[in-house]
Amino acid sequence: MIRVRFAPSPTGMFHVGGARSALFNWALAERSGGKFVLRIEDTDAARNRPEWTEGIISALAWIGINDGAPAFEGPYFQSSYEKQHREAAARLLAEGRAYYCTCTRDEVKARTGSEHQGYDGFCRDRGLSEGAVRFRTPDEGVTVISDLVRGTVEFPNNAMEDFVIARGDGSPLFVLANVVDDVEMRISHVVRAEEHLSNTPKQQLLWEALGVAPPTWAHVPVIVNEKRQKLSKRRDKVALESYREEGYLAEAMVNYLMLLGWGPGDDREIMPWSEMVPLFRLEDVNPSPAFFDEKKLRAFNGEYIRALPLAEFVTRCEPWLDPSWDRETFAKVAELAQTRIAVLSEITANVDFLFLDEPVFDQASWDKAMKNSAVEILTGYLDRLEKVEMDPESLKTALEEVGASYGLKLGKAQAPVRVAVTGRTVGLPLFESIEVLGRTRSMDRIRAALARLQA
RNA sequence: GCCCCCAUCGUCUAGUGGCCUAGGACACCGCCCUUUCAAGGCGGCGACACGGGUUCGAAUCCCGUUGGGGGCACCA
Repeated sequence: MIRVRFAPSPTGMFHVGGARSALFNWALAERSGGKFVLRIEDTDAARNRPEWTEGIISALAWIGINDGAPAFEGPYFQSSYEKQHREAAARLLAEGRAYYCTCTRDEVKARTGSEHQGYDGFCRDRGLSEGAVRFRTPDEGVTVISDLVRGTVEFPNNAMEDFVIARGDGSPLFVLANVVDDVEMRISHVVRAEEHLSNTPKQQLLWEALGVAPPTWAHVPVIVNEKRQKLSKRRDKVALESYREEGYLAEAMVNYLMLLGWGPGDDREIMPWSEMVPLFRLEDVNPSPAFFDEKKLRAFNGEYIRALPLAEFVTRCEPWLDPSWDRETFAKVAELAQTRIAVLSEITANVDFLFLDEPVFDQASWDKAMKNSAVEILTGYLDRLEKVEMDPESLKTALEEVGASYGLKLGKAQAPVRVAVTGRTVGLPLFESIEVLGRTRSMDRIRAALARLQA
């Protein structure tokens, strides 16, 4: 049975790179009928905060990874396995696979002459009984990593120092804790980002020293920014939550993320999760880094929004609508807005004019539309609005006629009316908007615009 | 400095020795549709980093170069 794990440390907002790794693991577990183990690596107390753990769990749930699914197992917390970590260190010590070391960093540096030389093995055979615990690495030969994404990767052992697995106070380090937990949780496949590849030989040595056959490794490419650097919390927009707040649909995010480093093999890109799962294979994951292109994410999101049944679209818009806005009115224009937004948050600017006392005027739009025969058009249309039938066709015909008397096509004539009524030069179809806004309010707005123009 | 990874259009990718005159998607440009903007339709621009091999044949295999990236803590 395939058992994979996702082991984030709760040291900040959950990020898209983590989400992509989680998704690959999740796909593997689901397609094989295996398990996805969530393990929170909370052993760095100084940097952990409980709300980050909550954030991880809710972000995972948002993209479909939640404890309601049969493949889900956990969450486990690394901090509760400290006893096993200590036992493992003791065992390696007892078997001579590890030894105590009391060297300080400065001492090592002084002896080797470089801070990049690594540990020199000074305490290897001193028979100390206290200090940090170092794992004894082989002096020659190579450690061979068999990786599903990268093939065979060889690391010369002489470049690997005797690394520390437990601190002077006995507390375990990441490299030890991580391996012991994976062994304990019977993890069969370790699927994680490429940044961990360099640590892998150390971990494999630890698995072997612990007497267990190492897992199958798979190092998926990192996600990079436009400068081709690994996405960083500090300089890049990486929080999954921020995308969610902007109105990206989880389905679109999942679809897009899966396509970063993997493709279903044919010419399809928009594909629901359920269809991707049976197709997903780690062997097909592209080993080179992928750029997180928000433009393409947006395009995907727009596609997903348009594919939503209208009622569902209305429901999804709810978080971006002011509580005071009339929902029946919104329902009347929702369909018109659906093809016009790429992220849900954009719904606000499309429909706010229907609910506000006066529209939010965009200065650039105003300047652009309110010139030439604007006054004449507004005056003429205001007059027609008094008795015209309030349906889009009649409203349109009326404006066409007004425009024609000034030699203007509808495309030109609608501009000042649109800005007067909606405040902007772009937006929902004008006549449908006027119909929904109503005769009185539309006329009031045109009068207001005229007053403002002539002031 | 040392170790490791990577290399097809601007971007994400298809391609696993002949089907490649290199396919799709995003972006960009043009046209159509049109009440603005979208959406939709049609079309265009645009890539195998470079140099050597191997082979009848290389985007695909090997080597090197160059260029990117990741990792080198008593952090996770």
